Amino acid sequence: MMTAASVMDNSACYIAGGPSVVLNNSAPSTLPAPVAPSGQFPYDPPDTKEGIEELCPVCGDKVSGYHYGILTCESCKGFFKRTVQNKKVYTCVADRNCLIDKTQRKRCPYCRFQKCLDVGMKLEAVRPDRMRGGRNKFGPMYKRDRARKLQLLRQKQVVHTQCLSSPQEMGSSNPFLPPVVSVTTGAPPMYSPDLTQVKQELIQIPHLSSSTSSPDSSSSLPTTTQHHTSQHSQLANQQQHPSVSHLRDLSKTTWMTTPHPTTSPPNPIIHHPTYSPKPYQCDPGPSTAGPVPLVTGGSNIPDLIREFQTSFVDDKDWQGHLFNLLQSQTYNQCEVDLFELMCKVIDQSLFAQVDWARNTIFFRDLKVDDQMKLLQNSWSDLLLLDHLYHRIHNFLQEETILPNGQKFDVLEMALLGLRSLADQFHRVNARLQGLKFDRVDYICLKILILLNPEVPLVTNVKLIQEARERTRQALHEYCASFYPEYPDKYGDLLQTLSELRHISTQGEDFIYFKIVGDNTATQTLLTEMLHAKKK
DNA sequence: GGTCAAGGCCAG
DNA sequence: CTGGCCTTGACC
Repeated sequence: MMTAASVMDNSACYIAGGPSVVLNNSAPSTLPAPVAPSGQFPYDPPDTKEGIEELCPVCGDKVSGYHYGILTCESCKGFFKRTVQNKKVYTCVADRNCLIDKTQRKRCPYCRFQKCLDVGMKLEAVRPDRMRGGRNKFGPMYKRDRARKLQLLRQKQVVHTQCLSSPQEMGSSNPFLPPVVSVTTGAPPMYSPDLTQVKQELIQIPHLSSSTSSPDSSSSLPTTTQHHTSQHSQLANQQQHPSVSHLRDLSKTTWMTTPHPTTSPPNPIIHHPTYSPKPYQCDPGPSTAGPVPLVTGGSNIPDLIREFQTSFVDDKDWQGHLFNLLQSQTYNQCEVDLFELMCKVIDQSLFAQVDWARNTIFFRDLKVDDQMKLLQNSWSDLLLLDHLYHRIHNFLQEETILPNGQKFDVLEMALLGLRSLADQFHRVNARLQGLKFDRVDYICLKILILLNPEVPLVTNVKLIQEARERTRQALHEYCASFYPEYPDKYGDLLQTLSELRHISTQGEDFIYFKIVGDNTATQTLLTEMLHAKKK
């Protein structure tokens, strides 16, 4: 039985579908520990002629080719096949975090199979009819993956050659390389997908409901494999996933009192050839949006704003969470469905939003029903504002290159998939920059977006109205005392809220019809938020 | 006809 | 049950 604690109390990432992966720094890595020469990052593909002579991501043995979606060794291929074909259900006698390497892979089939799923082996690649030979739908994917690996290898060789010939130019741009489209300052490095432990724990929960399914092609899964999906991925998904309606059923005590860390612990750094993290610079950085007052020391900062600050996630953790998730979802995967990935990331950000909101003054005093209604009403605006803020202050980029080489459109995610809203987004972005939009403004606007007394059917309108009024006053005072040169700043900030709403509404409609209109869509927090708005 | 990722076989 | 080797067959 899922509990509020299991849902809200972990910084682990719920992955809506397919083999879920969870970042947890405390988990002992079961990946083969790559021994990197000094000066190299771990997980660089070995310099081999094909770049394919890698180690099996499950056990570290020699890879024999692509099997069930990824490059694995012959034994893990066979193990995975037998497990799925014979619908085996294993149990772990230990803590479901057994080390899986070449010498110990036979010891715990439970953890081995779990790791197979974690690293991306695909249940649907096992044929229900056991037909031999031929090709499956993954053929083109394998081909693209090979091409990508080869390209990366060549890029590396070019860089290596240039570094050897002119070390002083190491930092300069390389005309042979594509532009690095990745997060720059403010983003943490991509992290190692040390993923197995938390998922394994979640997977072990024995009860299985049939209300949801894995979005990872589960609807088209052959019957022989569906059993396994149920036993593993689906179960993991459901148990980790708190829908809003689930929250309704949670005991108030658990929902309101369990401490919930909002950020993941740092994970070991992983290097990706196209990913070039720069040292994180704290907010405000060389921002175009003006100074950010020291909220902790300044005497002119309204007390209420100080209080708001306590529930806010550190800026770098916000991006850390985002890029951790993108990393963990694509590491070792040949190719992922980018729309599906976007939905997963949005879904995760909704969890973070719930987490933030329920620790926020005023909001935390509301009944759960009111809390849900407010969040259902505001989530997309909040998401959009997050992206605007991190774009202006923390160099959040529009796109990033995933570990598997695919390009992920970060801005499109903020627009809920509707790229055509980018111009409107940029206009609001420019407007906020012109207003010297700072962290305090951001915090206050988030509260104002969240605490909307006009949301239908909320019961404690009085509290929401009062809280909103106090927040407006605090922001007004703040603007007046810190930005006297912008006499209209306060009013202009409030005006951007309606622009945000205009954008987010279109995005919501788009994503609603794209995923909810599809009856096979998995029930996630995102779909539930979308449904709630349409009711 | 070659490739290679499926499934099958079988000694250990 | 494991895992190395074999067979198969769609795709190029």
